[in-house]
Amino acid sequence: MRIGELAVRTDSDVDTIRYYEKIGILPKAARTEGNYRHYGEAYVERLRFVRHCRALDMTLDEIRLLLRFRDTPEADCAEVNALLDEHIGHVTTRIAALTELEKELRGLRRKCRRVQQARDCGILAGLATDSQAGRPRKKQHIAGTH
Amino acid sequence: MRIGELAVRTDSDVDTIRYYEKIGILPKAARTEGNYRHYGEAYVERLRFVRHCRALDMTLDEIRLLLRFRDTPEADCAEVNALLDEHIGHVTTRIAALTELEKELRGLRRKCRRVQQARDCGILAGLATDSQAGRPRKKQHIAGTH
DNA sequence: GAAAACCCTGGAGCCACTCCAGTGTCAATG
DNA sequence: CATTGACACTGGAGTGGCTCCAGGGTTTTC
Repeated sequence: MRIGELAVRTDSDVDTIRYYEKIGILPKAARTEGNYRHYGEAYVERLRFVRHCRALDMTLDEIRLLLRFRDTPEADCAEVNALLDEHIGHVTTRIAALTELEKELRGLRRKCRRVQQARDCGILAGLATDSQAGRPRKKQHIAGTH
Repeated sequence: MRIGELAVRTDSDVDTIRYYEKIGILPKAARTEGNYRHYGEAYVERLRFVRHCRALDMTLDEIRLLLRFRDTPEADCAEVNALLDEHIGHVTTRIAALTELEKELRGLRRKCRRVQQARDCGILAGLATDSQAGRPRKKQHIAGTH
């Protein structure tokens, strides 16, 4: 099949597929005479694996490692378990941070219940004060809210 | 004060401060004879406001809007309230998505309790199957876990 | 007066895509 | 057989919010 069909079948974007190939997440595709990429079922499986991992919010580097294990079935999978444990830890941490954040935002929101002049808006005032709550000091592994 | 002291006092990085100036979040700083930026207390306040908003995971565009309100005290603050409500909504949504994700990851982790050959690893097998759970179809406003 | 600490600019790099312009290929019509 | 339209190709730029760097200049301290 060609890249468009592959994209549909794996719920990906054609640009994403080409990108994965370029950075070596996926092997170089075979080409037709007219220089179109064409793919077989094994490729579909591999791409689905990748997309599933991405849906679980793993980085491409993590996925690269998992793919190596997939490709060497005689290796032992302790590292796979470790990777997943670490990843779960990141997610858990991020949930806690966001929950804290949500609490602070709701507190802030309560400071301005009615429409008034910005001069007197409790929210703007709240944002100007030096609250330290939920202040992530270092770059967090699990990203922000945008 | 110079940029280094400002950075310490606002818990920012000097590069970040220069970056904010460049993209117009902060006004152009005054310069000394030797071409060093120098700042007064109002600038400290403004930067603290920005850092506080960032700690609350707002985008720089959102912050730009809030700064405009800060600068026009006679305007009414309905938009500030709306911005915050929307932001809270994003955070709440993201928490729900991550919680779902965590559940799926823990389920996946249970599939491989002991170290074995990758061939038989339940995690790799689980990642290869076409589970749809937690599949974010569209770009999420609140970002991922990395 | 020399060394260390600080500051300057412009530009590249990060992640994981996403979008684009300009061009080429191919299957189905007129 | 020519045209149209859908699809594909490449290389490069853009996203957000920084972060880091090279190669220089300035200021402070000993």
